[in-house]
Amino acid sequence: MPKSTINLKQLSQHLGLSQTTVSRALNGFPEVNENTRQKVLAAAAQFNYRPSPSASSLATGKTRIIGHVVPISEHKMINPHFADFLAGASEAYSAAGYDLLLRTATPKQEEEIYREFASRNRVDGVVVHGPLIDEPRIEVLKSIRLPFIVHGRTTMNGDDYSWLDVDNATSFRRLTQHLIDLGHKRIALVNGLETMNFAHRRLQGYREAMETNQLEMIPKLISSADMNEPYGYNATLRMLDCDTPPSAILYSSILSAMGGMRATGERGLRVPQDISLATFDDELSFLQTGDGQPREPFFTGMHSSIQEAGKKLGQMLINQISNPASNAETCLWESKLIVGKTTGPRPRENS
Amino acid sequence: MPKSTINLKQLSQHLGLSQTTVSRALNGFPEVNENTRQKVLAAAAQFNYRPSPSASSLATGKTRIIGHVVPISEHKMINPHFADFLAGASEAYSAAGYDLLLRTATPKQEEEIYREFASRNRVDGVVVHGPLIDEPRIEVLKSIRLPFIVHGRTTMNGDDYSWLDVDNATSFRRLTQHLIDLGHKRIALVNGLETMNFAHRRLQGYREAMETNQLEMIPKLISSADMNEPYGYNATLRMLDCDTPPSAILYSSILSAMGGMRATGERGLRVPQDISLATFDDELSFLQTGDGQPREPFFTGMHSSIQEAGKKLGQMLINQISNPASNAETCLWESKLIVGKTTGPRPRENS
DNA sequence: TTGTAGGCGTTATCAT
DNA sequence: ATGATAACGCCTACAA
Repeated sequence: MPKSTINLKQLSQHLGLSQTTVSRALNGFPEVNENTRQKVLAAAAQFNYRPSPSASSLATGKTRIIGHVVPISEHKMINPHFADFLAGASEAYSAAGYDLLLRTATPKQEEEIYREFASRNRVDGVVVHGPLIDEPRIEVLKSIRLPFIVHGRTTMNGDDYSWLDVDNATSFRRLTQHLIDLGHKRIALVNGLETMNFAHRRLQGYREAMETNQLEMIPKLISSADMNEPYGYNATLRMLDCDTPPSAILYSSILSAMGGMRATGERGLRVPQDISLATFDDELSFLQTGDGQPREPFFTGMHSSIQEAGKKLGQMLINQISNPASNAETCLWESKLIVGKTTGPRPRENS
Repeated sequence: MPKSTINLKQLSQHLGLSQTTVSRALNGFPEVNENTRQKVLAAAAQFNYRPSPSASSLATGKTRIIGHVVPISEHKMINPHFADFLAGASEAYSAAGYDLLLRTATPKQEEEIYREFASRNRVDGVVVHGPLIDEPRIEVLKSIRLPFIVHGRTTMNGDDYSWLDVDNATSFRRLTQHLIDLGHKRIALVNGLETMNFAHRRLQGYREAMETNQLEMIPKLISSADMNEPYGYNATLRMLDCDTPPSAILYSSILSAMGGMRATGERGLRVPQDISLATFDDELSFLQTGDGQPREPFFTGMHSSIQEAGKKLGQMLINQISNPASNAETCLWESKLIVGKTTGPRPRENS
């Protein structure tokens, strides 16, 4: 039964070596005798020695912690997409010996938190969530020299920072085109907040497809708000009840698509016979079967795993931190169209 | 423009005081001259001084970090209930100057992570998620002396630890009774994994209500698995298609209830005219309107905010950490029945 | 290849 | 009420 905590000093005394040598052996320095290293490693394992993170941080100036400030609205709304993103990021961190520090904050508090992170040396870097079209956080982070990476990207802040984004414009161009190919003309868009860069680009892709096919964009059939289930429900009801109801609706999130499904059900519409629904699908894990079988998705949509995105972003940020001289790295992911059970040809009676 | 990082030494030199005095002033020691304290506070604010967490941890042995090891299945499934729970906990931590460290792990890895936390002094305490009926983690945590609190509770591990739980048995007794009062007889239960304590107790509550009313429990109408949307969908379809279909179904989670809704829709059943659905509702934020308005919930169900639970548990754990001599504190929350649009009287034609 | 010694930024123990 | 000084546990020049 090894005693709870042994430190470097005790371990080195036990071995009859200096702390320096033990430390070097443990940290894989090349100069230590292979023989010595083996002894050290064995003793460390035997006594269950683990270096103290506080002491290492103090000595090296590195925390091996990545900060995530996840936005939470005033009404305590937290987007469940983050759960999957964080799970993916966490996987990357664990593999590299990093930890994840989580803060929730309103947008107003976020800048102050970054400043605190920097001045207290609380974390080695941060992941920026939910970038706007024009994103003030980027300048703040640059000015305080806190390494960061953006999940998504911006439109107005140049390209001098690291990001990973899905190709939102192409995704929505293709998804819209898919519906147009099925004969739909009045296609609605239930989008995220248009100040958010991803929503902006999705609208753009939708517009391109509509214009290319010379279809009219009807303002009543385009809505924009924070994505959640009730919003999808309400926006859908409003559109169904207006004087130009759509024969197909695009959603920016599967959460609002689920709300849309509920709304169409309530109006007695069958999907896809009476109306088609399609969505961007982040492959949230609670909607997967969980048995590892790739199932035929229920919703037709563009797919991209947000969990994989989290993992990749985590790796990119850690690379950047371990290699500070490197240039900004960017990554654009295409998404994949998967046809599910919620889209079909435009019904005859619909305009 | 204050320089990025100033430390205690620099600050004290600037003030012409010793580090000791400055530290004491900052940490609210009573003996320092009120005059001096004001000067120190002013200078600290001016130079944006913040103590280094690594240094404080090293000196005090306290990290002011709470660890959360959230379970993730082999198929990378992460339960979105955690997002809301963590948001609540995070709020409590921020208020008390604590931070949240997140790890994802399979159940097998969890014990090792706790040991690592303890031996590296990585965190001051942990929150245990998803307790089983008989929970080995509790003994591990006790033996390594890592302060902890359980979200939920166990059945087999005595009462010598802190926990907060909702009264699951009572919740499901009441919810079942509500359906019985509406005339339902064949009532199904789509439960969580029965090795989990909460699911065990919910089954118990359901059984009590059924037995009290001398209603038969039909094995085909009781199912148990990890709660997610596809599971709710599949379990519901199976029940609807069997030779003794239910007139009402109870769900242990709103996620599976949503799957149930999808399944009934697919079978052409109207809710609540043809079938009633009811659920335990953790008030997940992505299903709330987000405008702060209390809305009439869609599903009938027993309500208890998991975000509030996170907040309360966070506070309880911090109390326990700051006051190590205190006894284990436990807390049992009742949930509230809210009648939504998904339950109604048993249809005539149904047995 | 190994060791010595100083420092990382706090807090805490004793003095004064 | 304030100050020296020694930890806390690790890393890393510099020396040998």
